[in-house]
Amino acid sequence: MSKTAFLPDCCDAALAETLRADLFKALCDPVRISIVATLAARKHAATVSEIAECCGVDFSGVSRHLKILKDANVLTATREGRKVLYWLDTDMLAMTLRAMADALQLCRADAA
Amino acid sequence: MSKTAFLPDCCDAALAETLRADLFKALCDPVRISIVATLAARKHAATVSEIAECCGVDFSGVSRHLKILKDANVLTATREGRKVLYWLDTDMLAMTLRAMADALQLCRADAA
DNA sequence: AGTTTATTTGCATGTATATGCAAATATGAT
DNA sequence: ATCATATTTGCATATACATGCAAATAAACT
Repeated sequence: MSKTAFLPDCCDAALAETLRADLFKALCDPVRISIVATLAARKHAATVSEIAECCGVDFSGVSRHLKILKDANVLTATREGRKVLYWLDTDMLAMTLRAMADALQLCRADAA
Repeated sequence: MSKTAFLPDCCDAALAETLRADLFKALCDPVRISIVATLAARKHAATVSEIAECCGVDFSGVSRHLKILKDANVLTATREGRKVLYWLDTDMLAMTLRAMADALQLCRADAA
């Protein structure tokens, strides 16, 4: 069903969609990886200041990194008083990574 | 065992190592994602020129992208006559992505 | 040796990104 | 209203990156 001549590029086109460059872009910075790792190791959400302690960067920079991760749907945020709480959507991210792995191998299985 | 006070940062430190920013960096460019998708959809290796057809970039640029992917261990290459063949180590990449997913969720399970 | 084909590399350029500091905004407390 | 705390944003700067073109290298063929 998948090896038809009518859909020669369907697999790599779909794969290119699954392998979202924008997600990788959000995760390609060492400080942002630190942030993700820090949040993954916490059960509860953390404030910008708390997160900033974990990476040797000014909190203004951390705030910007958090926005990038939030825009990539890696993190979620809510304001609580004057603090803003960020947390990692661990299952979502894990699922996305596994979906990429699956898509890669599925695509190879279909390869002509 | 994992919730000891003696190893407060062990989980996120290990996680930060598993979530290799350099791999994400290699995959954060849309042209490189096209290349990976193109190679994933092929059973056999491809030359630089063949790969260059799939992305609207000069082949010199493609050559550079291929080097970046090779340096990140996403691709492997061998010279064959005057051509250079590149291929995707699909299982390796899929395994790496799944290891990241596992590490994320394991880390949360350990979270204090 | 010279010619053709395939890939890589040097160079110049434009664009994007990370960073720190200071100023601005937002909320809460006195 | 004023002040203190928490976060975001504007600005300037330095660095990294992608790109195209042309030149250089590598290998096969005549």
